[in-house]
Amino acid sequence: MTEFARVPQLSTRIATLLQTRIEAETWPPGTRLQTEAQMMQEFGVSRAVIREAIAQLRNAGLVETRQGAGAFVAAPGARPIRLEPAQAMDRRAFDKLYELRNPLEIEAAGLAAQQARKADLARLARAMARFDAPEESIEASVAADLEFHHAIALATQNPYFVQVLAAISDRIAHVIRAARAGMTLADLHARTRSEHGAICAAITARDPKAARAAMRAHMAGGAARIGLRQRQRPK
Amino acid sequence: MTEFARVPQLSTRIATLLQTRIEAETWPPGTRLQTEAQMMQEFGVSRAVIREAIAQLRNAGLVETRQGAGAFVAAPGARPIRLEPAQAMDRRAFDKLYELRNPLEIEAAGLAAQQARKADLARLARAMARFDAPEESIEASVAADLEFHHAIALATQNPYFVQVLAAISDRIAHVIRAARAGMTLADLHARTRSEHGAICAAITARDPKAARAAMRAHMAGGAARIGLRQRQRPK
DNA sequence: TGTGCCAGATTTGTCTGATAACCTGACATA
DNA sequence: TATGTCAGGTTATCAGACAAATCTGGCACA
Repeated sequence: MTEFARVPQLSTRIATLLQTRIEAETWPPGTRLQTEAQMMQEFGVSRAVIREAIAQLRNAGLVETRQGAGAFVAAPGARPIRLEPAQAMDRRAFDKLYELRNPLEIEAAGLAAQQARKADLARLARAMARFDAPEESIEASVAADLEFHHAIALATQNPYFVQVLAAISDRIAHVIRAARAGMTLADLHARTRSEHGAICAAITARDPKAARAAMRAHMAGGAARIGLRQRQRPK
Repeated sequence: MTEFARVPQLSTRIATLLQTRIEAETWPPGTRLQTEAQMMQEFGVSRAVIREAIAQLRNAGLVETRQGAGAFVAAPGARPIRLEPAQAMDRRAFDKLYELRNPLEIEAAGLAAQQARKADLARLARAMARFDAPEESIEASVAADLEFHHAIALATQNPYFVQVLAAISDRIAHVIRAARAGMTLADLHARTRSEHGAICAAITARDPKAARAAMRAHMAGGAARIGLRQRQRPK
């Protein structure tokens, strides 16, 4: 359990070094960087380390490698957006993540009301239908909840909303599951169903303002139920 | 120019295979997976390929490796959130990204008004001060613009807002630069200064509602200037 | 019985050398 | 000019080895 000054791997150190060098020298996209052999000589390490360092940059989307050609600086647009995780998903990190999710869910509801196509509305209706039967477990309840929100994200026609919200849901799902463990299922089920129903109705009616308001209420309610100290919003 | 069925690297294929296996079998975090030697035998490839595949999973945050111990499934909270890029940052992708940025900037302004500390307000004031002198180049203008928005993100006290907004800005900055190339600098400068001033004043006055409204106007104005067909929002 | 320590086995990190697949540019040829 | 060929350079993969960190079991000792 030696958790002292943890020295990063050799390859990681070289990768960060290369990264700062790439960003600092502002090589235009497409620029070829040194060959592996040159880097071996420059840093005095074996090829395995160099290759692993370059692999890290490639996974981060900073460079692209082509066999026989070399490694090239990638276009900024080709780089994935990456949010480093909090050290631990503790209560504080959860709050912050929920704070980020809040405006996105609200905007997604509004966009969905404006952009949804027939197939999207059908998917939303299907997700709603899962609440007609009484829910039998926390697991199923949370799953149905996530499916509903995912359907809204899809209806925005914006893949970024889909990805961000899916990633956030993935992180906070188990916390929500844990928080709901002590609740009476029937009450939760009824409340969720009613709030989701309002959102669904507004989207189907293509009323963005109502959709945003309904989602805002839903998110605030959910936060309160989990025990989040939600800051008061100005009406 | 052989752009036919581009076969992914061996290591990538094995990495995705392992990933689906990890996610499907739902091994709890901390579970140790096979040793490199076992994988070599199972897949019939060299150790280099296995190591590179595992490196990909490690970079994606799915597993963690410890020398002498093995590779372990990482906790979901430890995984970075990752948004895969659009194939190309064309006009359509830009629109969608701007659509994502919109509610985040607005909410960030509101949160900043509630959460900003003295140092944050000072940084905001410094960013505003850069607009006092007449701007001499598009480059400097855009840089000052980004600095201002970054100061707001920092004032939210929420690292997720900081990261997401920084990443988005990074992607759309060069498009904005290009769009502003044809504008008269003086007009743009005056308009930006005035809008930023309103936002800054609202945050400093700790008025979240006004801050949101000012940022909403600023974002809409920017979108219009770039030529985005902004959808009409319900008041 | 319980605890601390040590030696050996196991596993990942790094090194070295070699071969295969691939790309690029130059050159000869028609 | 256009095209095919070839040589050299570069990355991808393979194979084998040693170093360093970790785990495991047994043993001495209190």
